[in-house]
Amino acid sequence: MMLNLSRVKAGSYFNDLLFIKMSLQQTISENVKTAIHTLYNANLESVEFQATRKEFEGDITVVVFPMLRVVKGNPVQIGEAIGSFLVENIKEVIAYNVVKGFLNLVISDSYYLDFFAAAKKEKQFGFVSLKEGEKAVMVEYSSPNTNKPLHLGHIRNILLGHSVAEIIKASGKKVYKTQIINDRGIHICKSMLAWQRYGKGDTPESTGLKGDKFVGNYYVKFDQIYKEQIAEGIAGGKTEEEAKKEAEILIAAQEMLRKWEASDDQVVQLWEKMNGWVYDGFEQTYKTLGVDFDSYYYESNTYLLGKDNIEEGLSKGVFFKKEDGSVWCDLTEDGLDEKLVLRSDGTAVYMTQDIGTAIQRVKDNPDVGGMIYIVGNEQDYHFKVLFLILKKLGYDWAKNLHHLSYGMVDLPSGKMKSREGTVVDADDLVVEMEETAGEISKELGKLEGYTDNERNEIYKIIGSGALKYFILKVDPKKRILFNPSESVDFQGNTGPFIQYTYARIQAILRKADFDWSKTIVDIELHEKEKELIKQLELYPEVIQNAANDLSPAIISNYTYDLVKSYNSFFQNVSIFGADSEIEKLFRIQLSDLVGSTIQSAFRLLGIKVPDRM
RNA sequence: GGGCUCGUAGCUCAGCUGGAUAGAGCACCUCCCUUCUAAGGAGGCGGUCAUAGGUUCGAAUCCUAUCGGGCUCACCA
Repeated sequence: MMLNLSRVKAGSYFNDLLFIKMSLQQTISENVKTAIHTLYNANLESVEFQATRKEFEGDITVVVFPMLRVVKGNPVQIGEAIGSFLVENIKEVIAYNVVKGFLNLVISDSYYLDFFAAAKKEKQFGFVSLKEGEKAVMVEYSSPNTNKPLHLGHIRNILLGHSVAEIIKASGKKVYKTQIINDRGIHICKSMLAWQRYGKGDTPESTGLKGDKFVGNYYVKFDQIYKEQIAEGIAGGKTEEEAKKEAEILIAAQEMLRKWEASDDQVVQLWEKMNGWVYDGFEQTYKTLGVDFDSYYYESNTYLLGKDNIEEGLSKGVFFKKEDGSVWCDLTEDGLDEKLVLRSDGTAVYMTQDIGTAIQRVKDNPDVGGMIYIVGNEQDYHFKVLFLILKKLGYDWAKNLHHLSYGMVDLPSGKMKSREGTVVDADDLVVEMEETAGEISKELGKLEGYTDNERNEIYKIIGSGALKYFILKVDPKKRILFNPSESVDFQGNTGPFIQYTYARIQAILRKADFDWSKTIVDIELHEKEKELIKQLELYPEVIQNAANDLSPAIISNYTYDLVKSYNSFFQNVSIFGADSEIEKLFRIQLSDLVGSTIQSAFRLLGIKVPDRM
């Protein structure tokens, strides 16, 4: 991995750890410049670093090639000259070697021990505490329709949103988690109508069904009847188009929508009742997934909000009105089309309410300086336009809007479609994962002496860990192919693999009675120990990178690398069989910090870790 | 057709702000539990980084074109 200094903006985050690391790199950098100046009488603007590859001796590598622009000569000779200069002038640099144009520097053990001692003292190693005066970020995620249950695609959205929110918090910003609930429109009326006609007064309680599942069934029921009526219509001599338009049940649903918009008491009551069932169901799923929200916005409340903003935009000249009364935004100068923002009959479209909702959210939370929308990539264009319009309307926070556009979760058979029943249900999948975790655990038989409750709790942690990691380890913008017959692995680059390492570390810590606060100095580091500290050293910048890129996958891959290093250490180095008490203590402390870093990283992913498994 | 996006080992993915011989896991093949948890470790097999050009001392990474997959271009949300 590149140790790229240019990403680290001065003042963006500061603590002792980075100070130690930065100061070493800075020292090396300055000394390289001095060396070039005194030896070759040339001025170097910047020094390029990278981590030394494992097959070579050394820890930090200075790349000589870019210097050839300023200094003419053989890169190996230049590298040698700089290398010996650095060894002479910097106490942390104890040796060097040059391979082609790469100057590999060996850094002293005491540098790494210093770093370890500093990291150990941190309250939350790698995190940056909330910065004064910094604007808050609002993260919108989940945002479901209230007519169908949540499926695997929603799981990706929910996990991404929750994780991105946690990562941004860890990077030092205040975060508000919110969602917009699509609770109005013809699709809602469809399930209402089907329940009214065919529900026979059943309720989630009377049937024992989860509320969102219960309501979802009536959405499916509507579609069935609708299709039957279309078939009848065609049989009766209508064209397909006529049959679709004139189906009785669709007309009834449209009538219901009109009544809802006219605030008809009965319809509104029915709507409230059924939406309540759905919300209860969603809350259960959120709870099993371990996510939450600070606020909820309902389209039924916000769909009128944008209209005032349209007026305002008209007066500012951002929008224009056509003869039929419809209002548009001309984006042709930005390489896009004209975009409708208000219908000719004066009603709101999707864009209208998103404009209104965004503005309302900043009114509700004046410290918000930017927003992140977690929404599938099918809406790329919509958000491009939305952000552009908000900028044109002159809101200063509009420059800090991001669309975390993630890929679809597809099945081998293709897209998941609710109405065709080809969806992987969120709740079912979680249960299935927990059962698999239980089966594997029972086979291995490691949970003797635990009560059933305790075991089930661990199965839940492992099962949901496997699922969450499976989803989050993939770059958000890539689509995920989920094969239900192969399901999710529990070995290799998986959540349980990482949880297992954590549990192993806890076993060691349980066994050891040790002094956490003692600072270890003057020991010779084992190769595997040094490797682990170097890995730990990366954690703070990994968090910042993940926050900048809105990518939990960066955290996932980092954690996997850390755990691989630890397992290699664990298998090759004896902890309790160390040659001296001080080395033993160091190895236990090191294990402890690795364990807490795993826990910390997994918390950013929304995954729990078990003490035993 | 225009726009956006993806294409890396048999499969699932890292690496992409240009740097050394392109890395993991799964699968397949060898070894390692009388020692701290074998959901583990050590090693082997496996690659024209979609293709063709270009920029560069240096390209999986940047640029252009082509091919292939996905999404999108509604007075739907």
